[in-house]
Amino acid sequence: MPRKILVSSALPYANGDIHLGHLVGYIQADIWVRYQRMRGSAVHYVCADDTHGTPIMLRAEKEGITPEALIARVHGEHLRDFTDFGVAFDNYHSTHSSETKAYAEEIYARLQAAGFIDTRAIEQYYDPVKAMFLPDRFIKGECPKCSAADQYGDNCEVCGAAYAPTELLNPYSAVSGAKPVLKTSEHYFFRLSDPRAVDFLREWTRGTNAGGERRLQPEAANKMREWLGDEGDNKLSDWDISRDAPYFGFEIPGAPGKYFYVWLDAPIGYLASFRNLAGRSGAIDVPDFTDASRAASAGTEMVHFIGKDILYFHALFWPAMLHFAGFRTPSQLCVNGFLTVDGAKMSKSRGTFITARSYVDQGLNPEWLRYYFASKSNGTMEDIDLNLDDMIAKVNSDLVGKYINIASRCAGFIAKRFEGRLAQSDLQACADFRAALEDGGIAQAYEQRDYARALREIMRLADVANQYVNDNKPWELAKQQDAGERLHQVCSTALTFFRDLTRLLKPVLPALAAEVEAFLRVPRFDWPAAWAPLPAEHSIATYQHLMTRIERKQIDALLDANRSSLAPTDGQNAAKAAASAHGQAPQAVQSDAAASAPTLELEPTISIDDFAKIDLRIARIVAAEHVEGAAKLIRLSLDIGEAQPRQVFAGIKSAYDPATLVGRMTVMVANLAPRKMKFGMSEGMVLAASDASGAQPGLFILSPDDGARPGMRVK
RNA sequence: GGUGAUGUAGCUCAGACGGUUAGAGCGAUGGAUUCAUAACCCAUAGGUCGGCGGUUCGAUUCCGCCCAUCACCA
Repeated sequence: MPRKILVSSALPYANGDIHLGHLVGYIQADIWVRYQRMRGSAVHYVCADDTHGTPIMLRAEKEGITPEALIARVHGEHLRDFTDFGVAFDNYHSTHSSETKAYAEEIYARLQAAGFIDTRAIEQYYDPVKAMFLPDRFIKGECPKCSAADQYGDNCEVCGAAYAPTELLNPYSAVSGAKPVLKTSEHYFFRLSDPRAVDFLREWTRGTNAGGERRLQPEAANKMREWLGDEGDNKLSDWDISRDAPYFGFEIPGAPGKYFYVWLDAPIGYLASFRNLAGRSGAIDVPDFTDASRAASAGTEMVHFIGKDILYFHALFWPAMLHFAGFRTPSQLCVNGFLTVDGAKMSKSRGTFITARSYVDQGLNPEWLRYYFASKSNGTMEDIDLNLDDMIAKVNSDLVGKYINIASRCAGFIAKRFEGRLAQSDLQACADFRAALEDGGIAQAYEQRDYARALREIMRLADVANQYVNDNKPWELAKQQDAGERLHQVCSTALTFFRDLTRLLKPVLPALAAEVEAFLRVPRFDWPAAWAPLPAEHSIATYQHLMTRIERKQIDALLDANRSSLAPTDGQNAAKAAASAHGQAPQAVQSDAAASAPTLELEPTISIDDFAKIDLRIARIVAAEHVEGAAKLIRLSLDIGEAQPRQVFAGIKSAYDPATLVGRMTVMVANLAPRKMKFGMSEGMVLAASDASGAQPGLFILSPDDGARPGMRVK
């Protein structure tokens, strides 16, 4: 009886690009799904965008669009990225969907009926200007321990201290810059501290599923023991599942102005995506996968692939929610670690914060990355390091040098000497090869998600195949008059080996496997119960090379493309701009200029007091439009934290399209005397750089680094 | 600070429920070869298995402490 498995990958937040760190987990899940399908399992692989919450709401506002428009755009971007990396969901849905809403309401109602919902008043920081409660990450201030400035409301990035937002010194809203006030509001809680929940979770997290496998990897289970405490402890506190309006999400039934917290409906998105898929395909019985008793009798499985950063939500809240609402709980959580690049955290300044899109746009082969990630994945929660030189070496020598080489060195003889037709394979050699294959435990390694072990074994087999070719020397056989038959057999045998290797690699390299299927003119590869060599007289297509090598310069170009910069206008300046943006190396930049430019004619020296007269503020461009009748002007509305945005006319029409300005941050002179212009009052000016001599074209407005907020003083 | 994890050849990683010479791939060096996008094949060199103690006939493998790195502390 084939296994019936609902597989999910973690929902990416609809507030940013997919990067290589995300892809680790998706590629691991996709490999497992493909492997299961080759084994005959019926797998439904779903995902969705996680679309709710304050960050989405504010991001949309910043871009001047609705949250719905934002998430629609990002949904398209995300799906395209995953597709380009061969991550093939059966459905890529959205948590902003009727299915999510229905499940959220149903689960909530059942939890309420079971006595797991509480309400109580809590006091939180509130932004009086934006009229909204502030999540911890949107409150900044000085660290109560070390007094570092501009720290977030949950912990200090300088000294590492953790604290409550109310402990911050001189707090301010990162949204408006206003000083937050404490305000009380009624919140809804999921009673995780209920003894029923604690007992259930203690059992669930350390137990095994119906198939006898652990639900959590040992490292993850350790972590849970840490969180749950020892027998008799009750370290869990109730989970706050409501947020006050304004909030982008679903309103809680019977609680006007209260919304489900984004983390309540995010995992529900797995079920929602699945139900949406079932609605379109028709052949899926949803309750067989979702209802506790139905799932048990149907023998279905539900497997979640997640990153370790969200273990907490998936190993505590999620199974408890499901269990006490009568839903089935996950069969397994497959938790992956973080990605580092060359041994360090991904960094925008080093260019190692690599987006999926840039990787594809730079022309790199996604299957290189799939192979490399797989070769480092061992099914544990450990972090994975993307060592770029190692990736180049591994892909080039394993895939191109060893594996592809087998086809490449034999196909030519088959085409030139035998009109593309195969001979009977050497059955003794095949038997030896298959014995080596079966000893390897490759299937088991895939099953356990120890892809590193699977690939080590497969490469060992590739060595065996190359040795076979080497020992039988087809190039010498080709020169002997009477060895044609043997030549034919040796090359055919090697191609059978190549077929077998490809079949084993297919979960990792699906696109390449498809090309090999076409080259060998064979049906789609499966994980065969019965093995047979490529048949005699079988005709194959002309070989064309299946994979190129990676060159270091391609990787360097990728890093350059991802290096963050102060909006360089062309590729040539990108590296230099990046160096000065983060290294703060004005000397280098100056001496650079001095070498090629005449001395600058500076204005007369001023005192610091003179400078202090100029009140520069961070401004957000909330609107920008062309001015009818004006040759150079754009009308800007600038938010600097005041009640009304300022109207400023800026002479930047030649350099900017108004549409691209909306939402971005810049710097304005806020105390410049207002001036009546032909088109209206201009209440300040924005700053822009240009070449005074006019020799260099272009006009460049300023951008603050991330984190600057409207109204901040520049000095 | 507490908790958990990691630390094995130049690089990336296996492994050892304690037991004779600790492994693989890549890289390096030498040889062989020329079918293959200089790929493949053979061989050689390279490690006080993070440090210090303890248990033991014997520890890199178990225990304790220390150091370094990472994560978590909702």
